Amino acid sequence: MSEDSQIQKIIPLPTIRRMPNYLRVTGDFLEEGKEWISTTDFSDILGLKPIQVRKDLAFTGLAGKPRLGFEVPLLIKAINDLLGWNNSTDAVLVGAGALGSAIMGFRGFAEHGLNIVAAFDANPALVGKEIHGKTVFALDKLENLVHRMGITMGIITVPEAVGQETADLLVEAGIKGIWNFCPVTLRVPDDVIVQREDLSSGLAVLSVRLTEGR
Amino acid sequence: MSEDSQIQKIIPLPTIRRMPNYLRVTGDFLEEGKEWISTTDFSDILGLKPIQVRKDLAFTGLAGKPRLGFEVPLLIKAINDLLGWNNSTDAVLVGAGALGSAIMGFRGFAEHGLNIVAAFDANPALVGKEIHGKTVFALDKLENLVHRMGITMGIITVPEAVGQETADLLVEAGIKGIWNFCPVTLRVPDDVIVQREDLSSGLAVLSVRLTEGR
DNA sequence: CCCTAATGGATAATTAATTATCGATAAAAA
DNA sequence: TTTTTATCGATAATTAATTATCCATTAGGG
Repeated sequence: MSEDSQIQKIIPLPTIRRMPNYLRVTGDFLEEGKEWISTTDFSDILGLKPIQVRKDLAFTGLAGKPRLGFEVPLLIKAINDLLGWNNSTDAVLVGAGALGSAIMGFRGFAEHGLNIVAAFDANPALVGKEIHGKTVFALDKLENLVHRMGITMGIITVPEAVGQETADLLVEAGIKGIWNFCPVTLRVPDDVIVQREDLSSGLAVLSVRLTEGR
Repeated sequence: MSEDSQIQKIIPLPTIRRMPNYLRVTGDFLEEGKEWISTTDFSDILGLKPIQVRKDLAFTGLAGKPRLGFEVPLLIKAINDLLGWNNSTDAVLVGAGALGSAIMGFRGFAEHGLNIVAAFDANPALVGKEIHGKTVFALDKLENLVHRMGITMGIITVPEAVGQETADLLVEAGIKGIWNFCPVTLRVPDDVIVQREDLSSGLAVLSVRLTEGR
């Protein structure tokens, strides 16, 4: 087996980041009853260069048709497959404050195969409450629930000061992927993946662009 | 004047994105009473390669001292200058829902020179209320307030369906920089800068990394 | 005062990502 | 049926970002 089947190329991170946009636009086309969507459509709507769109979509493995583009339903399935969004992932959220609540209330995640099954918080005043249909539990219930339900993903929305200990708790419980909204660099074992979401970096980019104008 | 003063090199976007991290770590050092901070300190704490840190910090224009690093107070000032975070920027926020509230409540922004002076929402039930000390106004009050206070930055945290019209409203009012948390690609005039924050793209990266394991 | 070792800074090499070029294809028009 | 043209897909060129190498500097130890 040297050069037979398709070589599983590694997908560039920027390409992965753009995929949800392609998915959203294609979904809009589906709702509008359109059957085909082309590179040109994407580049017009998303403000990207056509070449970049074509390169990105090549990673789906789909073949487009000249003058028509791609079949809308097939493309949606292909992108969801590529992102692993066809099979739903269960997750727990730690930190049921303002940001945690906002994330729990974001309807979009359900379409992205993310199912937040429960929230946890150190604040006794929050324990037992329901936020967007999810119950808030005490932290000492976390390990049991994660184990019992075989949950692999954890979302951290706690204050900076307790970010690392929260990560330790999740790792201890068996979590393999952490979506971290806490502005710290977490130390975790090699087999645990951390995706950090950083609002400050976005603000930094905006600030610089506003002052130096690019 | 051909090669006299320092050439104002353009700062790479990834470097700008990392700057808030350097700022945070340096701030911690200041609180701990340390006078110096080195590339090695940063790379240990942030999990970056020393070479990258050195290259990034070079853009501050500061000269480091071998075996000691950089002077903590000077570095903080230099990074804040570079990001334009020493002089505070006033901003308005449109969309006082869950996400908008979370952003208004994030204490960190004040340290980053961002001052959200007021919130606006189309929902009459929210108008007049106070969220984290900020009053929520009706949308028709926006233009007047923005003009009167000379506000240049707008934050969009409205649902997807009304993202574009919200942007139009802000542009009409004279806003020059938009921090957009709404999952749409906004169409704005060339002189208006849009920085889009996209939670889905982060989730996409995490999903792919979890399934293909890099 | 001299030696050692850690670190900064400049330059070069490598890798990753974007952008360009061009021939092939197939729908739509003539 | 033939021609036209928009779009795809492969390959190549360019640009951006990261990583490596090497020398200069200087605090700290002997």
